[in-house]
Amino acid sequence: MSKPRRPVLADVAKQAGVSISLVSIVMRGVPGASPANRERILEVAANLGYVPDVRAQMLRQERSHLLGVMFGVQQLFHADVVEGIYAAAETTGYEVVLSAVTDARPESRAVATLLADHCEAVLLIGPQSSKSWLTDLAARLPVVVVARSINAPGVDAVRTAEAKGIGLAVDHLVELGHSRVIHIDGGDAPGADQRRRGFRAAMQRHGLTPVSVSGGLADIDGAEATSRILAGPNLPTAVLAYNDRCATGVLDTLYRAGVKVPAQISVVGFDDTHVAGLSHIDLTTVRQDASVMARLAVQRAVARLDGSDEQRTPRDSVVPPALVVRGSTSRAPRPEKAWKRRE
Amino acid sequence: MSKPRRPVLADVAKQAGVSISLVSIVMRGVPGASPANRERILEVAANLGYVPDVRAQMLRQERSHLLGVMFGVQQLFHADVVEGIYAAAETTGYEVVLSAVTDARPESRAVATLLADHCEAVLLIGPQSSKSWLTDLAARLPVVVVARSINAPGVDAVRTAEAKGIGLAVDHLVELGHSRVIHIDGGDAPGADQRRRGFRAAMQRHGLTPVSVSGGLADIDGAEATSRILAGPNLPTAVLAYNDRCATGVLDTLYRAGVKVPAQISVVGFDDTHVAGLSHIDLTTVRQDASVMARLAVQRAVARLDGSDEQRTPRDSVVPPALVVRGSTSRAPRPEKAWKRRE
DNA sequence: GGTCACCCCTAGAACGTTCTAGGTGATGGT
DNA sequence: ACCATCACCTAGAACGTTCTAGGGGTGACC
Repeated sequence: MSKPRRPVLADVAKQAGVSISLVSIVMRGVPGASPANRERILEVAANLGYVPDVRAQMLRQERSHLLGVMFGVQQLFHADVVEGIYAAAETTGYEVVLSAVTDARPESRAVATLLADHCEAVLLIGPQSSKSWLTDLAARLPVVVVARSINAPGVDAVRTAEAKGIGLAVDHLVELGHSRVIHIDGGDAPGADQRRRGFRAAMQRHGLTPVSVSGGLADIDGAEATSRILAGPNLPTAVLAYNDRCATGVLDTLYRAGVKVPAQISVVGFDDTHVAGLSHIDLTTVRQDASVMARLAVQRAVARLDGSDEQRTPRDSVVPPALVVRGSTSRAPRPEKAWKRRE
Repeated sequence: MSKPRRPVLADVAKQAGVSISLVSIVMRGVPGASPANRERILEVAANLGYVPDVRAQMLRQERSHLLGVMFGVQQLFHADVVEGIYAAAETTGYEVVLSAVTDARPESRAVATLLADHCEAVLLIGPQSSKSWLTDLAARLPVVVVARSINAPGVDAVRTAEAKGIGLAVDHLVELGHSRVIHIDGGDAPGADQRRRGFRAAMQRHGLTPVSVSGGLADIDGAEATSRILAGPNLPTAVLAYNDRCATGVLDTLYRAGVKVPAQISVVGFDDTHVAGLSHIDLTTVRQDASVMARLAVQRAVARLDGSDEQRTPRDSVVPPALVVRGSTSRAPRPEKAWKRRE
């Protein structure tokens, strides 16, 4: 017995006693077939279990109606965005193709497969690639960068107002009476520079001295930075971490050093990922709205593809962040109660 | 100016002054071209930036060499497996296609797109679908289920020895002097039944009474179960949660109730996801080896596809788990020190 | 009765590849 | 001189779809 091939247009046409072209017309739902034939063909197709072959469709059509999405498979925030992208693409007539970045699979590789799949535009979530590389890519097809601010010709960006987010956090801390606030930055991670600058500006606005130390996006970075802070001369009453994951490293190190959070030191994260909401961690953090960002990113890509060429200037969509106050921040301790190094 | 089309075989052929067929031969690396021509064609192709069009290749060939992977985009453990699958597929000549399951995108939908993409086999990570649905799917193409035990005709499975894992955890606790151990189960989540049974067996092996309460796979499930436990008459000295995420809910509720972990109650998770390793959580847990499972799953799929038809019986690959001891477990408290409800 | 418009339908050429079925010469054995 | 064999090459038919160009009909209007 030979394996039962999937039915094709020709099979439907033969069984319905019409031409392939007519079946194609009916399947695409375009005008040009009589109601009687339309109904019969549809019935035969359903009977045979016909489903069009996307490969052949794409080969013939110039358009693929595919939106490529690059994301970090281990990044919780990316997962939120991906979920939003699927939802947003639903109504646009575009299909979503995923390509993951892992330790062993660099961004260039992930994007290469998206290009090979004939995606018409790519959405890159938190890309680390160089500006020039992104510029080159944007010369080939519409590129929307999500969760990273970028000023590259032809590249659209959808990002959180990082500086404003940090500002909210600083305002919150100042309101609670904190004045010695340290920012653990994200090195050259996406948005790190914006947050660093936002921190400086916000502190100066309050007449306070901004102190930053170098950190990173992993928990270990937060832990190491915290160790350095605790060993240093200037003990803060509050710490602003680059992101939630970094903040968990901070919390951990403080916890092990016997520092009470938030009684002695308040801690603030960034992203409002799932981990921040775990009540065991209970982190005050700056929320990035993944679903809104996803929707905007899809809109941008679709506008580029469907719209006229007038939209040639890259657009920068900024989504307002929100402060989510949880249990890791409280009033600044009075000086005598603040944490002191053991003699 | 018209947009510069990507080069095709015909372009290379024309520029090299040979036939399309010969270029195809050279590009595929099959014998049948003179060294001189081979070199020249390769050079022209590289010059033009020719890359073969996968759509056309697939249309022509009966094989697609595509492996479909369904995964939960929010599941950290799935991310580990996906990473492993990419790595394992690298050497097999198969390409990986991802399809995510989200709240708004059910498994049936995710698999449907994989089928539409002409995947030759699908790897399903922690599927919740019914056995009969999976059986039907397996009639169409090779199906490998990862991280769920399943006994369905034609469906391969790669899973952790759940019962053994739970056994390791129970042994560990008994060794530490615990005797009142409660298992918060996973309801009908993948593997939950195995773990429940494994728990019962292990406890009985030690001559102890197994007590289970119903839980689930989210943190909220762990939290609710813990509240019920704390309100009930039989206070345990140790809690075994269905998975790490559930365990974080347990930890949180205990923490809020003022119960010291591990001094008064020890807690054990399952999976060894990233969150367990966060030193702020520091959870003793049963490790599932994602990369080994991924490798086995890819091997099974490829064996089905490349191998002869003799391999018709479904195979069940069981991966040994390992106990990862961290800070959430310690010696059982002496009775007078155990946690007592306030009057 | 011509011709114009319209509706319904079909033949056949694309799309970019793979692959079968040859077609050259050149070499070598008889 | 003839046939094999070989190494190299090419024409052209697939694959399953879309889409252009056009082929009847039928009815309406001059």
